[in-house]
Amino acid sequence: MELIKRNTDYALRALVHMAETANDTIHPLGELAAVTGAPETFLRKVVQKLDAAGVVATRRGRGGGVCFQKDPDVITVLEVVEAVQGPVAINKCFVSNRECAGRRDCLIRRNLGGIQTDLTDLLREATVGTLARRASQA
Amino acid sequence: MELIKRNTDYALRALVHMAETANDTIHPLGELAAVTGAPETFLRKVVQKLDAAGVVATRRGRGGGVCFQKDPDVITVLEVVEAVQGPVAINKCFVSNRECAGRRDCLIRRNLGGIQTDLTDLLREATVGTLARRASQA
DNA sequence: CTTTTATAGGACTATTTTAGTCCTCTATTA
DNA sequence: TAATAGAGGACTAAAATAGTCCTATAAAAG
Ligand code: FES
Ligand code: FES
Repeated sequence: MELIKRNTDYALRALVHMAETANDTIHPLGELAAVTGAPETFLRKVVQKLDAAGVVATRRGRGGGVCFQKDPDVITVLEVVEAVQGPVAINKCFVSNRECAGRRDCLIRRNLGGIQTDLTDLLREATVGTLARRASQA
Repeated sequence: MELIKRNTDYALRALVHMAETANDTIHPLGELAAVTGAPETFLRKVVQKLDAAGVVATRRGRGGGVCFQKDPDVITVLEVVEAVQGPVAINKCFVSNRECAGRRDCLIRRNLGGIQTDLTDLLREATVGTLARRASQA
């Protein structure tokens, strides 16, 4: 089981790269694809999700590209993961609880739910800004 | 992203059920399948993995079935997850680090590795025994 | 010693998720 | 109005997950 899928990996790489320049710099997808190693068409989908989530803004046309819509210091890793991969859940039931039908006594819901909270808290502690600063040190 | 897949879910349900009786009770697969809601043939595969991991022991033939090989209080949720699903990792690289080739500066490895440790620690804190005791309370 | 009961284990299939491609459309600006 | 850059949907490929099936083997009862 991998917590971070390829699309989130690409997203984090792109965001950290962006955080290493001035926040209002516009980065065309081609540049982000090159630096992240992601196929450009695939990265575009990822960026669209970050856009929909309000993490980045995009501009079309000549001189267009991607820039931050928020300060990288307030963009949490959780936010990025959820934007590109969808919800982080302990099991299917914590995504849509219709799955629980007929199992109201389920031990997962009753006993492991707390782990979900602890996990999301962990992912909320790291921000793109802190990652970028640590990444730029030797 | 779901932390706990169906096979682990079945495993935990079966183990908690087993923990509610004396530790040396032998439970045939049919019984475990009925109580967990898992298809018997599928649950057999899960049990085989728990057996290989030393969590349960199995006996063939008449009167055979599954019983604990360790005290439920020392069986951690992490152990169960790893036995049936395989390793818990932050991304592919933390499963086999051959994936990192050419990306020695990767921000995931450098900055998010700690989250992996924190997550496995969380899963190590809960044991089958504690789950069973909590599950049997109203 | 053979029938019955129960797991072992491998090959196979189906379904879902993840990853990636492609094509047409629209916005921007030189 | 041509060139550039993202939007967005339909499509395909690959991998992981979930489940089935069939033959073999072990244990105990008769
Ligand atoms: S059946 Fe829904 S949490 Fe277990
Ligand atoms: S390339 Fe291996 S941890 Fe990122």
